[in-house]
Amino acid sequence: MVNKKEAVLDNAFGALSSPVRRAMLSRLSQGEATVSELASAHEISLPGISKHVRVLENAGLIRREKRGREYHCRIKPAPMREAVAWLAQHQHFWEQQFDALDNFLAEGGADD
Amino acid sequence: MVNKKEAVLDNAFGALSSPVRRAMLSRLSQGEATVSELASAHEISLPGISKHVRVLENAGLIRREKRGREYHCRIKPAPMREAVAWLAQHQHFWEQQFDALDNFLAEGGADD
DNA sequence: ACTATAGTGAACCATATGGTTAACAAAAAA
DNA sequence: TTTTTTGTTAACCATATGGTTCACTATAGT
Repeated sequence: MVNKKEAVLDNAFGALSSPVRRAMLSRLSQGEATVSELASAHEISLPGISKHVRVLENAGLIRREKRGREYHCRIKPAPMREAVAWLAQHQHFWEQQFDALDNFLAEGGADD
Repeated sequence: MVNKKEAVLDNAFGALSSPVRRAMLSRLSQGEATVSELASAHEISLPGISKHVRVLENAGLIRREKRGREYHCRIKPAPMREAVAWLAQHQHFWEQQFDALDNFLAEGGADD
């Protein structure tokens, strides 16, 4: 193991980099859903959806549980915690930058 | 434009999904650095490093400025703000899950 | 004027990603 | 029991990603 936490973040941020998967997480943040329910919001074939669900599962962001013939998905928060923690750790510095940007813009600087 | 903010998030999270690029951002959060300085922390060829820097730049996360023969890089916080905002927007729900997980673990549940 | 340094760009390669269709398994419904 | 529904797996394709080497430009140093 070189660094397990790094890999967790790789997978978490990687999973978050797709709008389809972010939409799935948004949906799941409002409660459990089946794969078909997750699919209904997108114009992607079911196997395609299944792959996205698998990515989220492999990233540890969700859990998939077979119940009857349906697969019910729900959020598994632990790795998201890592992602939030990473951002929070750097947010202090970013906020300084935010402040500097705000000041710059307030003084009429170009936005870029 | 289907949804510009979505694309910003795609690129921001995508850039964050690489440990090399996260390390670069960590370094830059402590202050400006040249491409060579960013490279010194990794065993990757300079063209390889250049590509990572370009990814960060295209994601809008950093700015690259030529000064003499060196390229100085510094963090550009705006898109990071979007990423933080997205996570924050969902964090409420995740925190509920965190609490549920904490309770579950406190009751001796298996961690998985 | 020559040489060394910082960094880019192009071409190339291997692997990963994101989608498809087709075939299948298991559970539910008729 | 037959049929429908849910979802998976496998095979395939196109494009993207992450690395390399080689050639090059531009600036700095000698």
